[in-house]
Order: sequence, then C-alpha cells, then structure tokens
Amino acid sequence: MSTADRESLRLWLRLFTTTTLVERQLDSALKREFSSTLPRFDLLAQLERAPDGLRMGELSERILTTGGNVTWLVRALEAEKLVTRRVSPTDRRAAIVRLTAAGKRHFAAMAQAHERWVADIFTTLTLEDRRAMHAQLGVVKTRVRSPRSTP
Amino acid sequence: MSTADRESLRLWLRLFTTTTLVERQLDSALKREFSSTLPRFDLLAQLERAPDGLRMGELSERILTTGGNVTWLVRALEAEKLVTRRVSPTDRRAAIVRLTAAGKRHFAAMAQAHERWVADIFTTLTLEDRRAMHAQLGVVKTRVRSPRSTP
DNA sequence: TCATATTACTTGATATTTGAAGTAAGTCGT
DNA sequence: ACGACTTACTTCAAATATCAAGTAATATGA
Repeated sequence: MSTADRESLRLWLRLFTTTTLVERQLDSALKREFSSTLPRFDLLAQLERAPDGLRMGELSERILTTGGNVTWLVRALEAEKLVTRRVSPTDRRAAIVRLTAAGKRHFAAMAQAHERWVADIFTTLTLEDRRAMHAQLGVVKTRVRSPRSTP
Repeated sequence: MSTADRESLRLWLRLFTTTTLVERQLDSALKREFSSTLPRFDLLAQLERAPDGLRMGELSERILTTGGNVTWLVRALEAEKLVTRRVSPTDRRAAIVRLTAAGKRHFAAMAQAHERWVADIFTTLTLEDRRAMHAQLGVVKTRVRSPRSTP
C-alpha cells in the first residue's frame, strides 16, 4: 500500500466519522425540538424546492434511499397532513407528492433551526475553506456517481 | 441568512450526499464480494488494531453506534467464528472481544479490497487536497465532539 | 394491435438500528 | 462492610431500512 493509498484511507475514515457525528447531532436536535428526524427533514427539503411536487421515484433518488422506504416515509408524512399524494395526470402509475400549507410552515420552522445548527458547526472553518471543501467533495461525488474500474 | 450560512448549508448537504454515496458503494461491494457489510467491516477493523481485544463499550464508541447494536453485531460475528468474546479477568461485568485467526484472515482479505476501492475513489483528489480536507474535517470533528452553543 | 418488455410504485418479509428498561458487578463514602 | 450510586452489558420492543416479489400502467415493435 502506497502513501497515497494510506492518505485516501485516512481521509475516508475521517470523512465518515465526521459526517456521522454531524448527522447524529442534527438528527437528535430535530427529534428534541421538533419530534422529527433527518430523513423526514431531507424529504421535506426536496419538496420545498419543487413547487410542482415530485414523483416517488424522484424523491428516492434525491434522498438516496430505496423506493420502499420512500413509500413508508411519505405515508407517515401524509398521515400528519404535511404532504399530499395524488396520481399524475400524465402517467397513472406515478404518484406526485407535494407539501401542504401546514407542511410548508412546519418545514420553514425546522429549516430555520437546522440552518442555525449547521452554521454553528461549520463556522469553525473559514469561508474559503468551506468553498474549497465543497469543490473537492464535488469531484469525489462525480467520481462515485460514475464508477470506472471501481466496484 | 447570511452568505456564510448558505455556504455552510451547501457544504453540509454535499458532505452528506458524498459520504452516503461512498458508503453505499463500499457496502454493496463488501456484500457482493464478501457477503459482509460496512458496519461489520468497521467493527473488525477496530479489533484488528487492538491485539488485546476491546470491550463492548469501547467498540460502540469507536464505531459510533449504540450498545444494543454492538451486542447484535458481535453475536453475529461470533456465530461465524470471526470473533470471540470472553469475560474480562479484571471486571466481570465487561466482555472482551477479539479477532479469531479466521477473523484475521477474513478481515485481511476484505481490507485489501476495501483499500483498493477507497483509493480508487479518492485518487481523483491530489495528495495535497486530501491532506487539506483531512485537516479541515478534523476541525469540524472536534467542534462536533465538544458542542458549544449548538443543539 | 397484440404480446412482450419496461417503468412506477407498493407490499411483505427481513434485517438493522435505536432507545428504554433490566440485570449484574464494581465503587464509594461512611 | 453496608447502602446508594455508577458502570457494562443485554434484552426487548419499536422505529427504519432493505430487498425481492407483486401489481398496474405504459411503451415498444413485429
């Protein structure tokens, strides 16, 4: 194993640990303050950005989870009247999920707190560092999305 | 919300997405090639580094998971003869987990492949970038471990 | 225009993870 | 050396996530 490989491994371990720690912190804060969770928050965040709603499949791609899980999440959110689901007018197989007015309000409140928490964590980095890291992660992300010789 | 906050959010989203994508890729490769999973691999990796074994509590801290989950994982690995569990001679409440010879062999094979996969993903970054990111993540990690005004 | 894919989603069985009790063993102060 | 904490772990139930079918609707192509 070369030095470069070792550095990659070190980086990956730290990336994983750090992300997990941040994730836990945000998730437990959402639980504590809003009785919600990060996956629910992420799903709502996707819908917030899509005024015309999203299909189940689009949701599962965007929040990186399986279809079955999205069905489960949406069912729960629907029961709480935060989202609605209706059949697509152009494709009767597809279901289109949208935020309700209550969902928007609820999300807005969570988003504000979430933003504060995230900002508080990452302000330990300079703006420049954050931008650099964002760019570098972009490279990795692209690489993983289009694996070459990889697994 | 300031620009700085927006940058933090952007960074966090990308951090989360990228990590999740890498995680899935590694996990599915481990499944495919070794019928294993990332959590199992991580647990074995901790044991590999600890020739004298680790207590259940130490394991759960290191792999960032709950005690109940470690009990579950260790039970499964024990059933496959990859680890052993014995009562600590100095503290009869504590269980000490160690790799078996078979466990070491099995881990070595996985580790080699795992390393290749990780290297393959992260070599898209220059060595310098990897080191920089590692250092920056270190700052964030420290920050999350000792939350100030945060959640 | 019909048979054959393909796509979009749901379902149900499993697997995994968490979280809150519960149990047993140590520690501490008196 | 006793009672009241603390610690180390396990258990069990509930919450989440995955995976493999299954169902229905749409597309494709002879």
